[in-house]
Amino acid sequence: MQGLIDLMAETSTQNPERIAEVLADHGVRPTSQRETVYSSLLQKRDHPTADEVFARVREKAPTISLATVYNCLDVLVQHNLVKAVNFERAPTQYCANLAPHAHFHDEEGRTLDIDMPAGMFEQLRGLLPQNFDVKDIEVNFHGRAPKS
Amino acid sequence: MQGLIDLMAETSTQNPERIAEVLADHGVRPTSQRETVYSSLLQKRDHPTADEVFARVREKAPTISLATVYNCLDVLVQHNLVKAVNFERAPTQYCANLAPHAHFHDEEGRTLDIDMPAGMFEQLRGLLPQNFDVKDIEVNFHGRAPKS
DNA sequence: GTTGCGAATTAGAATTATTCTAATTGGGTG
DNA sequence: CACCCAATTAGAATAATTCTAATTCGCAAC
Repeated sequence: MQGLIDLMAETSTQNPERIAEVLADHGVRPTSQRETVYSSLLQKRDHPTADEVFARVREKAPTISLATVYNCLDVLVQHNLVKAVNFERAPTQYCANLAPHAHFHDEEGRTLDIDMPAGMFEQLRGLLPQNFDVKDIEVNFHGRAPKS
Repeated sequence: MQGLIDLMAETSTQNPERIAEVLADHGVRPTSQRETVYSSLLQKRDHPTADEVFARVREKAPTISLATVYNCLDVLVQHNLVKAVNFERAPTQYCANLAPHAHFHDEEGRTLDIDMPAGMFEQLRGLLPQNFDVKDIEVNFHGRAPKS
C-alpha cells in the first residue's frame, strides 16, 4: 500500500491535483507553497539545493520566501517524501527519488542516483550487531563520472 | 609497505619522536603544530570536530590558532593520514583510523567506527559501470546504538 | 458571514562552521 | 648570518541554515 502511494508520488508529476492528495496521504497539510516545492522536485530530478529550489519555485510563486522553502523541504523530508543528501560540506541537496539508492558525486558537482539491489542494504546492515537500531544507511561514491 | 607505515602511524601513539617521522613519510613537513594535532587525533579516537581538536591541543600548544588547526587537519586529510567524516550538517569530524571502515552515527551524537570487510567495498564498486572513476566510497549508518 | 485560532509564511536578523586575508614568524639553506 | 618560502596567526569575511517576531491564511465555530 505504501509502495503504491510512493509510486503515485513519483508518477504524479503531470497531475497537479494529485499532489495535494499525496501530501495529505503522508500526513502533510497541503499548502500551496508545499505543493509548489514538492512539484518542483518531482519535475526536475537533478538534486537541487534549497537555493536552487527557491529560484525555481519563484516563477510559480513569486512571493515565496527562502525560509518557507527550507520549511517545506524539512517537512517533506520529515514525512519521507523527499530525501536530503549531504556531501562533504556542500549545501544540502534534495531528491524526490524514494527508491533505496546510493549517490555518486562527480568532481564537477553533478550528483547521480545509483540503484542499489535490496540485498545490498541488508548486507550492510549485517555488519552491525543486532542490537543496533538502524534508521538509515547512506552510501556515497565520490569520483569522476564519464563525460557524458 | 604502505600498510606497514600505516600500522606504524596507528601504533605510534606512545612514541612522540616517531610522529615527525610518520608525517615526513607521508610527505608532510613536520611542524610542531602538525605533530601536536596529529598526536591528539591518535591519542583519543573519538572523532572530534576541529573545535574539539583546538581545545585539546591548546593544553600542549597554548598559542596555536583555530585557523592552524584547520590547516593542519586539511593537510593531514590531503595526505591520507586522517579521514574527514561528514554527517548531515554537523561540523566535520576527524578520524585517524586508516583502515577502510564505515561510520555509525548515534542519535545522541556519538560516532563509531564500523569495520568493513574488504569485499564489501568491491561489491559496492561493482554497482557502478566500469568507466566510472571511483576515488572514495563512504558508508554511513544512522540510528540508535545500545546504551553502552 | 463574521470571528477566532493555530499553523504556516514571511523578511530579515542571527548563528556558526569554515575560509580568507594580510601580516608575522620560523626553520632550513646558501 | 641573511634570505626565502612555507607555516602560522588574529581577525574579518563568507555562506548555508536557523531563528525571531510579526503577519497572513484557511478553516471551524458561532
